Amino acid sequence: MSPFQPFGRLSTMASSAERGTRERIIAVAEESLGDRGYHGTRLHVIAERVGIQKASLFHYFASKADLYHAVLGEGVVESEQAIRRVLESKASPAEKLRALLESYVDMVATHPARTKILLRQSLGDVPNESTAEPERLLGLVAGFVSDGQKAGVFAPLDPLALALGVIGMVAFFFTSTTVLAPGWHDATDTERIKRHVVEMVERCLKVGDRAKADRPCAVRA
Amino acid sequence: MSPFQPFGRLSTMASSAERGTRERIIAVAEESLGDRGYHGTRLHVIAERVGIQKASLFHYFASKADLYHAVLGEGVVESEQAIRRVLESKASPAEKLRALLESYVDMVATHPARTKILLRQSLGDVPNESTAEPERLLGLVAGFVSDGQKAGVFAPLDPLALALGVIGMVAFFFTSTTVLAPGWHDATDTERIKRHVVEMVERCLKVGDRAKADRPCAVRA
DNA sequence: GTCTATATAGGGATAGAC
DNA sequence: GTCTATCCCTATATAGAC
Repeated sequence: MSPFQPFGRLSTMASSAERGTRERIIAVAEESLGDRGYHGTRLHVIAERVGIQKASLFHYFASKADLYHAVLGEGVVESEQAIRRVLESKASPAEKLRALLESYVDMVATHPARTKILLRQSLGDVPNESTAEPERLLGLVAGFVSDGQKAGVFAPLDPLALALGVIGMVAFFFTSTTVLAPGWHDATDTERIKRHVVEMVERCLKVGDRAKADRPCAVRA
Repeated sequence: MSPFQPFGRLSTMASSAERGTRERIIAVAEESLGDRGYHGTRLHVIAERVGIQKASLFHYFASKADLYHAVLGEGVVESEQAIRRVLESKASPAEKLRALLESYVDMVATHPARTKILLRQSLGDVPNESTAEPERLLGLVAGFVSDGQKAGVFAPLDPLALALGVIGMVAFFFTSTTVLAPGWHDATDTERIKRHVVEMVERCLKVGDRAKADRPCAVRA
């Protein structure tokens, strides 16, 4: 669940209380980092919400930046797992495409804070000058699209630009409606958004101008 | 150029130095607000870059938040002008669509900082709880798409979702490549991005499956 | 492992001379 | 209109008792 914790974790684990507290801190921090950004996040607020004193945070994390990176870790790992699960399945390219999109929308819907952090990260909102690593996941997806195009299943269109665009589109869409178009969607509208995104991308890649009919069950995340 | 300045501006204008300084402050602030966000922006840095003392900023702006809003103003006004210019032209819907997209991409390309601020705004990165006003401009564009759909020129697709998606896609695209895919585009690649975006949206609205051939010169921003 | 108390620094904002 | 100097608050981080 938390692959980014130090190796010594298992051996030095003290009480179950410690583990729980650490994870609650991360959860609360994720929320705040998404809503307020790194610079806008106040440690004393996190402590307050967790129900501990501010000083106690420093027992679990060496610094604010340390806590930030702990939060980042989880999201990346889980996303990569979801992507690989789809790509390594035995579905058709069109099915995989659909599954990737739905899985991504699901992720955004279930982890809005994580999505906001991604957006903020792309804006350079990171501790100091710790450059956000060039995304490996991006290449994974772009490669899949590229392969499909070579095979003639997808229409030509810059794969990297498409992938980036979709990420931005969905992320902005979710986060912005709260502010720019309040009431447009609520928690139950995820399926609607999913359909919208799938429809858009399929039109862009001209999927199913003949193949759309035979679409069985897609891989789920 | 700066429609948000107080009315008394013309009569109280003292020296040309004052005007120049105020505008330079705004320009520098826009840069910083884009790069570091509201909370990450440091007034002393702005002052330093402008070449004045921090205290002098307060001669022009009552507070940091005040400065922030001054920066916001310009962008909104200019964008609205650009949109109206296109929509009120005598072009075909397909041409207007293309012009809107190109004009938007141009805006993002020429004002990257402004775009970042928009993204940050959608994330709620604003002074305190000054809610970002529900975008009027959004309705303008969505209405245009909707009209085109009723007229049968554009394929059915939620107009508001499309508009939001495009905004997010382009914005994220520009700002993120710097971080996530460095070297993917440079300043001269704007045309390439423009073509990409236009192509995507046209496929989504199924423009030009027959009309794409007769496309004269589009309205420029 | 959690607390209280405090160190240290930095940032927004003001006072008042020039 | 710009400066120097400073106030005041808040935020991160540390010290050390329990």
